[in-house]
Amino acid sequence: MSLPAGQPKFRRRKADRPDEIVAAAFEVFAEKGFAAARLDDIAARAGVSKGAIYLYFATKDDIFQAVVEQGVAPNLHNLAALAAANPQTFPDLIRAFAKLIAQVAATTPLGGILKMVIGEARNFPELARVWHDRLIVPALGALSAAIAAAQARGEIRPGDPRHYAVSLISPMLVGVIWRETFTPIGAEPFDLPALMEQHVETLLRGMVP
Amino acid sequence: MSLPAGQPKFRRRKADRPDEIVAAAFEVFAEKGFAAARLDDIAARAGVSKGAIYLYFATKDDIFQAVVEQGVAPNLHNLAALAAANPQTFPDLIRAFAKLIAQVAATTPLGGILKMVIGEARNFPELARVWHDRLIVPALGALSAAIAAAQARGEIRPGDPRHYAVSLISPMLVGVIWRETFTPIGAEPFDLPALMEQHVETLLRGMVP
DNA sequence: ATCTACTAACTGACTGGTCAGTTATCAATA
DNA sequence: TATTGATAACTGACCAGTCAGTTAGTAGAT
Repeated sequence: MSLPAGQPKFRRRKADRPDEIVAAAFEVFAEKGFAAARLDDIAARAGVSKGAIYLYFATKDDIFQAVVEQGVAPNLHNLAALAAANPQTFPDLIRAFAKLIAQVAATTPLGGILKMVIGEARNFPELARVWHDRLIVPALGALSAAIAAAQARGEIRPGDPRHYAVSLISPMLVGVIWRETFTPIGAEPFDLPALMEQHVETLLRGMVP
Repeated sequence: MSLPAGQPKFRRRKADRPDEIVAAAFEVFAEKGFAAARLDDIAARAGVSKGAIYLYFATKDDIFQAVVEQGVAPNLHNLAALAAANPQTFPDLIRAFAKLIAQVAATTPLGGILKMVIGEARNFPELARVWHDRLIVPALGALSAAIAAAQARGEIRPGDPRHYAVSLISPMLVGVIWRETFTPIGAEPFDLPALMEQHVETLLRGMVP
């Protein structure tokens, strides 16, 4: 019995497999965390057998690494795009920055990856370092530098630029984490763009002399 | 050989064991995450055998639950203390609130527990709900109500009170998460009290009419 | 065009190790 | 000496990683 008669039981698609596996792995890791994620689940979601995964990745750790690193890349691109934008007034620069972050948070799975990095930083310090060195420090550094420059021009009151930068972006991060953590259990969600707009406008009012 | 001769090889201390086990479990969970934490490690750190744990807790899940719930209780106490404080001007209330949070973050292992809740919310929705219902919603609600009242008195500009509340506390949360996630891998730490003070003063400037 | 020989992508049953939870037994206290 | 807190050896389930075998696709011969 059970001769499929027609559909082959698998297709050879060497080129597409890695991305599909990483995509499936992201979902499962984001849902269960690293340790509780089963390779059989990842395989099933990727429409492939567990053995096939090992044709493309050596260990479970390697898959996790690929997931996190692919989560960094597009954000780096966005950051570069912002840096290339023509410099308007400082408040407009900040508004553009906030809008970009809100867009990234809405479009990409940044929240899920952030959650994973937070949760597994002790077990995978190299991954936390990748995120820290390649994404967070550049972003925070660029923002701090812009603030410091505005202070030098007298547009912004004195104060630690790095602290100002954290003040600016924190609600976005908290909002994203909230979405990943508490919204699934029925908590009232936040309107992230609205939250961010009110926050930026209020903080800017407090930052100008 | 190896007759202990003198010290007994264990002592019966029924009353103290549960707290010691919970304390040890907190450390291991905070370090490794729930799934990667081994009961043998928890037992060893509590100075007890694995079997002894099962005299006081039925399952690993129960231990985790005890850890998270014990992390909520002292904060509830702090919150109540603040609510009982005599109401000064709104900015002073906010400053007191910020100072309390900073103190809690410095004194208690709130950061480690927060990390655990974020990481395991999907696997333990009941725990996320405990935190949400018993700690976050009351705290956020009280702060929002204070802001709304100040708005009604004309001391604060219009705007969503809940969003203002998130704006106020977010840098603290981000700072705590930063301390748990990136400081251990060598990232530059934040001076949390200084960050929070600058943030609150700046935001307050932007919130008053 | 059709067949055939070959490659390699893919499968799925299996293994070895790990670890949550159990139990037979011991030893400290009342 | 009866009770019970505590131990340590044990069990069974689970799962990352392996590998012998299967099948899709392909190139070369007819």
